[in-house]
Amino acid sequence: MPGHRIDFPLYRTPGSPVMRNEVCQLLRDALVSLVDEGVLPDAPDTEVRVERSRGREHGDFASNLAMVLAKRAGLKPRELAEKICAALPASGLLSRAEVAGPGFINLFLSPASYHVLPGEIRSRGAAYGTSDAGAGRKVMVEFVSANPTGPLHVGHGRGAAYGDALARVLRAAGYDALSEYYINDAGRQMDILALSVWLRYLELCGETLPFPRSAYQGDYIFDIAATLHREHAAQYQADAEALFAELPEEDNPMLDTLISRARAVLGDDGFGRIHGLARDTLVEDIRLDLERFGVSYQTWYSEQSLIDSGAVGRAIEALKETGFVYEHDRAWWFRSSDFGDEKDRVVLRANGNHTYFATDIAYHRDKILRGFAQVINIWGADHHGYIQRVKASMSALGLNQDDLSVLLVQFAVLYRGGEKVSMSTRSGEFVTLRELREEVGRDAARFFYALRKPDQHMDFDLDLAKSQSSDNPVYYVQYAHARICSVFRQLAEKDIDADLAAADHSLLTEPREADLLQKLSRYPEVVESAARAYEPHQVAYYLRELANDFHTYYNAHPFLAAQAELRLARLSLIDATRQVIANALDLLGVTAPERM
RNA sequence: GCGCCCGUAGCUCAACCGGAUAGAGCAACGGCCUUCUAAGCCGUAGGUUACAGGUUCGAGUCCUGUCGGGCGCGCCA
Repeated sequence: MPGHRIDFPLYRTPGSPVMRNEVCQLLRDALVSLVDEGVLPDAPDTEVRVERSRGREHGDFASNLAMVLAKRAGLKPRELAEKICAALPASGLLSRAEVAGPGFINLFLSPASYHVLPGEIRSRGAAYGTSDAGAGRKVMVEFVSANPTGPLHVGHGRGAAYGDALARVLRAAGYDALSEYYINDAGRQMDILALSVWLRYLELCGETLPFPRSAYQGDYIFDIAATLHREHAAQYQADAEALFAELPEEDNPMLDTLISRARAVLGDDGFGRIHGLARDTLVEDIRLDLERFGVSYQTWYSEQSLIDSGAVGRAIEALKETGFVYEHDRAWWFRSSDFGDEKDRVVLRANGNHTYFATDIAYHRDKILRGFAQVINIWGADHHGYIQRVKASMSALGLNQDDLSVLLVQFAVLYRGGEKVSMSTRSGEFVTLRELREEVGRDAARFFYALRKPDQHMDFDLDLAKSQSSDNPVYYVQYAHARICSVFRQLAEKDIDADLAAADHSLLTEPREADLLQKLSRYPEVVESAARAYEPHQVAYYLRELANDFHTYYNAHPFLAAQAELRLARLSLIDATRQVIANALDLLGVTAPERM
C-alpha cells in the first residue's frame, strides 16, 4: 500500500539521549496542535506510544496513535494519521513521515541524526546508553540471599546473574539502585550448621561419634572444624559418648536435642563463637564466590541484626496495634486472609518464638522505612507462596504493597551428557556455582543466564556452556569486540593516521552501514526498556543483533583498505560499535576482551 | 483439591504494557578464507504460536474452559 509522504525541513541536528522519547514528544506536540485546530475534541490522555519499526521499509519508528484515536476524532484512521503527520513540528531528528497500512504512522530519522551518532557515542564513551529515565528514584534489588549454610549452587547463579544485571541496568537508566544480600543467619538451620562444625571438630579432637545423616555433610564443614581446632585446640572438646547417649531416633528431634546439649556443654558463649565462626566463614565464602562471578553488593543485611536491634519486636507490636493480629491456641496470628492471602499466618508461636514470617515482616518494613521508592525481591520460584502474605503485612502496616515487586526466578534444570542432573542440597549432589564458574568461565555462565527471561523455565546444558566452540553465544559477541580492537591494532602497526573526530559520516552510504548506525541509535532505548520491564535479557538479545550487524559489515566491506576519507568514517563507525558492545556487555557483567 | 509460573520451528529461546509478513541460535543441506581474526559471513529448508471458544478494526500477547509441564500449600527455615 503506497504511503502518504510528508517532508520536513531540516534545521538542526540534536543529539538525543533516547531518540524514541524525542519522537514521542514530536507526536505529542502534533496532538496539541490538532486540539487547537479542533480536529481532536480535547487534550487526549492517551499515552503516546512509538515503537521501532520491524522492517526498513517501515522507517525507523512506527506509531499506532491514529488507530487508537480515530474513533474519538470521528475520522478514519488513515485520515487522522495524515493530519497528525501534517501537524508534526519541524525537527532535525526526522526527515519524513508516512501513513501506511491500516493507519500506521511511519517515521524516518534524518540522515543527520545518524551522522552525529558515532561522534556522540565517542564523546559519551562508557556513559553512552545511560539516561535519566529513572529520575534518580531509590530502588533496592535484593537477590540470592541464600542461607549461609553451604556453597551457592547453580540455581543461585541464575538469581545472581539476573539480579546483578538488573541492578546495573537500572543504574544505567537513571535509577539510584542498591544491591542487597539478606543474610538468613538466624534460626534453626544455622544452629544445625554450628552443630555440624562442632561435631567434626570433636572428631578432630579424637572423639568417635556417629555423625548424624541430617547434619551438614559437605567438605566445607571439615574446613571450618579444622580452623576451630587449629585456633582453639581442645578448648571446646566434650565427651562424645555422653553427648550421644539416649538420643531420639528421628532426625529432627535428634538434632534439636544435640543442639541443646551443645549449648549446655559449651555455654551460649562457646556455642555462639562456633556459630559465629561458621557464619562468618560461609558468608565470606559466598561473598568471594559472587565477587568472582562479577556480582557485588552495597549492603549485606543480617537477619539476626533485625532481632538484636528489636526491629522484629517493634514490627510485631506495630502489627498488633493495627488490630489485624489475634491470639489463638496460645499463638499470635496475623489476619493476612483479610488482604487476599489463603489463610491467616502465625507470627508468634505458642512457645514465644517468632516465626520466620515475623522477621520477614520486619525486614520489609525496614526496607520501606529506609526510603526506597521501589523494593525488588528476586526469589526462587519455590517461594512464590510467600508473596501474598508479605504484601498483606505491608498493607496492614499502612504501607503500599505495590512498592514491593517480587520477581520469581524459575529453576534451571541442568543437563549433562544429554541427561538431567538431579539436585538436592542435602545429598550433596548439586553443581555449585563455583564449579560452574571454574568449568564454564564467568563470562559464558553469565551470558548464558542473561539470555533467559527469569520467569521462563530453563534448560541449562552444561556441555554447551562449557564448550569453547562457536555454539556458545557469548563468544559471538566478544569476538566482534575483539575483531574491532584487532583492526585498530593493525592501524597502529601500519602507522595510519586516524583522527576519528574529523570523520565525515555522510560517506557511510552502504545499507549495512545504515543498519549498524540504526542499531547503535537504539541502544539507549534498549537500556531504558530493559530497566522499565526488569528484563536485562533484552540487552543480551540486542548484543547478539549488534554483533551480527557488525560481523556482516566486516565480511562485506574493508575498513583499512578503503580510500582515506571513507576509511576514517568506517573506523569511526566501528569504534562506536566497539564502545556500545563494551557498554552493553558490562551491564551483563561480562568482559569485553581485546583479543581472542 | 486449591493457588502461582509456563506451553512458540526437530532442540534451546525471542517477539518492545494488543499491531503490519511470528524472528534468532543450534541441528540439516548448499556456498564464501593469496585481502582487516572463518570463534565469522551469505543462502535453502523448517510454524494451524498445546487445544477449543470469546473480546475488537486487529490476538502468540487480554478473558473463559480443556490438556500438558514446573513449583507451592507447616506454630520449618
